Amino acid sequence: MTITIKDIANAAKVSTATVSRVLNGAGGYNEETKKKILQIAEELGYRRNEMARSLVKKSSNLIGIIMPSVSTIFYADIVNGIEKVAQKQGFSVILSHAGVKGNRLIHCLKMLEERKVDGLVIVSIPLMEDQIQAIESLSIPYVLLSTDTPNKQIPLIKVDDYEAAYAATKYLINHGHRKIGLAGVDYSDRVAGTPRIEGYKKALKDHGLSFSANDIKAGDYSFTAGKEALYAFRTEKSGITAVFCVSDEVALGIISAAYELGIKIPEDLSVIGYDNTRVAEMAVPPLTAIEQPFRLMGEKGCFKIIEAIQQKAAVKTEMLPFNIVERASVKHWKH
Amino acid sequence: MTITIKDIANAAKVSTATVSRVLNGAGGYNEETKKKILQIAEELGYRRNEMARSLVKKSSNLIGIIMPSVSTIFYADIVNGIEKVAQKQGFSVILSHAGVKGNRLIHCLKMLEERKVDGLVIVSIPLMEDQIQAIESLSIPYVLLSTDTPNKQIPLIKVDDYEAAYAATKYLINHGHRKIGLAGVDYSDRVAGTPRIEGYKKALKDHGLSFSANDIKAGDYSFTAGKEALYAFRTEKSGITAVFCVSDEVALGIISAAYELGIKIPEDLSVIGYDNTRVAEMAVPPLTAIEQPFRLMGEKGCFKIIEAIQQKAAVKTEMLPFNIVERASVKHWKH
DNA sequence: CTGAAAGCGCTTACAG
DNA sequence: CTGAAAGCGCTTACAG
Repeated sequence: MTITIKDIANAAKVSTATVSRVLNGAGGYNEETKKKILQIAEELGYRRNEMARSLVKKSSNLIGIIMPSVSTIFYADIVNGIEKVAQKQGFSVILSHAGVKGNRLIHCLKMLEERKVDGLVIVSIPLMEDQIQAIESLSIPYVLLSTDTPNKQIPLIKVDDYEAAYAATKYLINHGHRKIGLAGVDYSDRVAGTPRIEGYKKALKDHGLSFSANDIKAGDYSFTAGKEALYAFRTEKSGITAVFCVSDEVALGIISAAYELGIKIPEDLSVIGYDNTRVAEMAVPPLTAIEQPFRLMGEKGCFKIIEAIQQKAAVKTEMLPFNIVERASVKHWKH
Repeated sequence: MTITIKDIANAAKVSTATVSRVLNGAGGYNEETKKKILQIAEELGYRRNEMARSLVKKSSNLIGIIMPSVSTIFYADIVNGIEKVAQKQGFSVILSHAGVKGNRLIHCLKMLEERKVDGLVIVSIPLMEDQIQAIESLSIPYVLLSTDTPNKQIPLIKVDDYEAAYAATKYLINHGHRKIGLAGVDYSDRVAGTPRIEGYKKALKDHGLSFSANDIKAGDYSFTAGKEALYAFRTEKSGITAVFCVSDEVALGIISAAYELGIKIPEDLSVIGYDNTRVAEMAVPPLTAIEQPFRLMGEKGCFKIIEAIQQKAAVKTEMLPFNIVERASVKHWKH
């Protein structure tokens, strides 16, 4: 038998309106009745029904997350960040997985619309115009995290991949490297693919180094892609002395293959990773890597959404700073 | 302007009751009206309000997850598994983090009760009797994943830590090791601590090997704990030839420290990990480890909860099988 | 300061 | 096969 404000009203011999008022601290009742009602609520173990409340208030205090179904470690940090600030602000989070490439996005959207979420955060799914339309049609605040879209009006929070790739490459150049590879990148990925390639190329160019297409090894950001990349570099005798890896996992793959091939890191080959996930410090040698602030990304995203909900304002795009965490996988190259 | 069944009813010149019936496929209406209503709903872009529906049906099709606030990688797999089957069964998932040691559990519980979740899955938080009482008081199906409680009536799904530790230790013994360490374990952790210690001891004993308290290095399952453990073994000249690590991260810590100390793995020291997370295959050398089926755990947990909700039956405890994934960190010891 | 009443968007006996 | 009506558990003008 679940107990409602009606039960409290009966016990306190007041109307449900009054009960509602004191339970919500709406003001406009004397201390006596307040005390009585609060005490009875306590005694009866009353718990409010958020569904009923949301129904009349037309606001659910729910924020929806849509993310890919892959268990890459950094999603955990993003989600942690989101839920943490949601909780602090009195919101709850409803989570949905949109398949590996986000192909179930529309399905998730429908569910979240039916659940009447007040806001939406979409993690790491590259969006096309028709999907943007579907999202817009909900008419609620939303933000993209760690991804983007060709439509430049859309609010997003991420690190500038071009800049970060530029910085990583420059870091290697500053360490004396003149022949630098790029490993694990997906050419068709316009969010984490092409911008990083461009940043890499630009850094090379700005420092008077020539670029060779052979120095880029494509892949899917995975450990295996990293291993394959090094084997490829090896058989081609490419002569690279350093490699910019498009993820930490790719970097670990390079390190693993290097071990198999008897290539010493960083003595024979320097490696820089991307993301700075937990595996970076666990590598042997510990991995120098571009750090992305995933947790912060989640926190900011959620914070902005809640702000937008409460102020009925639009969310604004924000580029987050990255950072180079220096460990031991890059060495100064001596000519 | 959000559109409701009333709008559809008006447009179709029928009652909301009829609209509701066809939208729910309840039967008892002719094809004509059905077609008309469905078409109008489509045209108007109708989307049902789950809050209103839940309110009258007294069932939300919502399942709540409570988990610790730490971003250990395997939580992602568990949550993935849960949400996947929830989605398939028409349920949605609301996620809450209960702090590092689950100290905000009661807070989460209250929120989930207000949200009227139909079922509850609690991940990796060791529960005491008073917390169990709080959970029981919701009177909804629940299950614990990858954790347990002193109260043996409580439904849970996990791997048998004692058995797994026994198997890991035995595996090392079968590979010729006679002096085996245990690293990274928390003595005060009755779920992943003491049972693994006991399993380890028992395996030693069953194979006629003596046990020395010095061969156990306490820790918090972390990478750092692993490093410290190996340094301790080293300075004590303990003479171990293999070490059973209480997590993959501890194992990586051992490997990392070994590298610093010039100890070769597996030539000088064999290492076995626990969990078989993604880092296991990325280690150099690739890590042999006890595998826990995290994703399966999430799937089974969610499935059982939904079953319990629908059949109003209690969830039954299930122990999941573990597995030893052999890679290259353990070698046959020659005397 | 307090209550009666309407309403949020649905579902479901009960009649016909 | 279909509709009128009540009700799920709340909140909130509107009166007094």
